[in-house]
Amino acid sequence: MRATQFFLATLKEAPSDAEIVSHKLMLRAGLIKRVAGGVYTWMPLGLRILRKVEQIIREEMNRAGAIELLMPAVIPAELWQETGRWEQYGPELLRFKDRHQRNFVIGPTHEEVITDAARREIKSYRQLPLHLYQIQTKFRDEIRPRFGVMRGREFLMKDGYSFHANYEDLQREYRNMHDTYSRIFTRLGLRFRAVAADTGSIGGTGSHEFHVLADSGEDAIAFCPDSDYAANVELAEGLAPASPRDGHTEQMKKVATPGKTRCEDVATLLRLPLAKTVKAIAVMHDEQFFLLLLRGDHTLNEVKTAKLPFLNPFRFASDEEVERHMGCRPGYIGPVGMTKDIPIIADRAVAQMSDFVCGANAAGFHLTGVNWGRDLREPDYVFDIRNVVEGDPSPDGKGFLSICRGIEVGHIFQLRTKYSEAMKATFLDESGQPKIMEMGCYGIGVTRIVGAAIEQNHDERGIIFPCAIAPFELAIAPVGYRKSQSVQDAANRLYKEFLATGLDVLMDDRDERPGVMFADIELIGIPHRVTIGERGLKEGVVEYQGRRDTAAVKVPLADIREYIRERRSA
RNA sequence: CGGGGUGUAGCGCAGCCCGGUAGCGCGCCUGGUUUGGGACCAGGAUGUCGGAGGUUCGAAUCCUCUCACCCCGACCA
Repeated sequence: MRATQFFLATLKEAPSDAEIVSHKLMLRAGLIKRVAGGVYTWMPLGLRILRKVEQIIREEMNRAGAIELLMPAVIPAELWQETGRWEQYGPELLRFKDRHQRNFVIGPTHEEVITDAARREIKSYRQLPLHLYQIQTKFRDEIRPRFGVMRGREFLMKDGYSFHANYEDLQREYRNMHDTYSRIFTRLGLRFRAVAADTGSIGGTGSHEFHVLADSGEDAIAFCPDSDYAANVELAEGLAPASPRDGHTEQMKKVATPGKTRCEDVATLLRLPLAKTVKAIAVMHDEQFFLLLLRGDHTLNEVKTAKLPFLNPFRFASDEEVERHMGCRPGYIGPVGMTKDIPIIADRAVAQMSDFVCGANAAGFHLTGVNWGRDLREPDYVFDIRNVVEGDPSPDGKGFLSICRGIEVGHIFQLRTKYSEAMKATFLDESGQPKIMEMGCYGIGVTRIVGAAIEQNHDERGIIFPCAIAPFELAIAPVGYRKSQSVQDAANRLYKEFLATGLDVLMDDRDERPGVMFADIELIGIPHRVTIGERGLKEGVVEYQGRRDTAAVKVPLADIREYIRERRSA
């Protein structure tokens, strides 16, 4: 592609509404343009990237035996009513009426449509298994779209759905997809990790998320460097401390802690480690009041907490409710002196503590030297309700956990029969008996991958695209293209030769000054650059610089094609 | 949804407190000089000052209402 025949729209300054690097760089590089909150136009340069990502996904899905189809973005409400999601889904589901006042939705996901297709087409176990997928635009009316393409409302997604005669076969396909996803992200050139995940609202049993590792990621991942354990922190189990509870050495004392409502402040005031404090969190389930206890340096895991049967669902108590049940303002509440009608749920770590500090249920006071059994009754329940932290023992018993951050770009689920049952997707088995199909579903956020790739690969000069998804693999920068016939000739000849070898090459024939060309080529993240200048040509050399290199190297003109070939395969 | 903030040229911003009919940098157009890391000189074009209403002789500026966008908040006892 010649730059003069293409459409480059780079910006020196990023629009002020962009917050994270990938968003700023995508705007500056002219990859996307905002049209509405969370809705973007993919400009020609950006579209090239998106298409490359799509193509890799498509090739690997096909290789894994899945078959591509395309479902509509607009879905009649009846299908969603059939599974009950019309009522359940909430305002994230964009609904509208057509001219006949019939209800429709813009699909945020396609379980209903695919299950409807499957039940119409599949009659016999002989037609199973079947895995259908599409790459299609979805719409989710996010509360707060942000981070550009990373949390947009409209986005491109690969979603696949598999149908099976039995659970064993679903598990086989699930493993197949686990492998396929690993191949896809490897081919995309991204550092990623597959982690065990919470199944969330979609339901089902097994589930893994695929995360692109990046410090700016929204999700925290717990993993064990000494084993293959990896899980979303929402799921990672916090084990009980191995050592038994220490014996108490202190007497309980009431100390004044005026204005110190946070555990950090209390620990600082009393010159105690944060891990000696206990924070009490008041929650409600219907009209029942509960007290949750966490060590001061730990944080509540709401996903785990919501799974406790007597707390599902729960909400945080209001200040007014705290005062009514505890007789004390929030900030100084604690478990000592609680009557039996307020159940105390302690995290495993709290149950092991001795001589700890907690609120005194009197404004401006905390208690020190508190001990279970002596100063208050043993906790009514002990559960794992906290987020694991760096250094916690790995749940697989093989070392200690590290925490890193990731961007979720893929998610695979064993749906089982949630949708097939609701929609009566049955088939006849070998004995002629009707059975409900087992289902799996597998998603990849195509647009989000572009953002995540940039989030993971950039520097102060711009984007550093992995070769596999770079809009162009190589750029030719001729210095003085219009002035020097020898430069122009050499550049044109090289351009044609590279094209002939199947390279995606951008020929910068804009007649810009070198600084402008270099800055643009670096900003948009082209991995390889060849600079041709009159000076070099006289010596028979051109210059090569890789996007991550700090300086250019001279390469004889005659060797440049071979040189690039080696660099690409390196 | 709650709290905060911002809307002025394609992009980044100033002007607003203290009303007098809009400016800077980048980009864009023309001409010239330049040509190995975002050139220089000269000339030029571009705004219903987010929208509606009000106050006033006069509103980007003051008041009311609206819309859009951004940030923070769902670990707080």
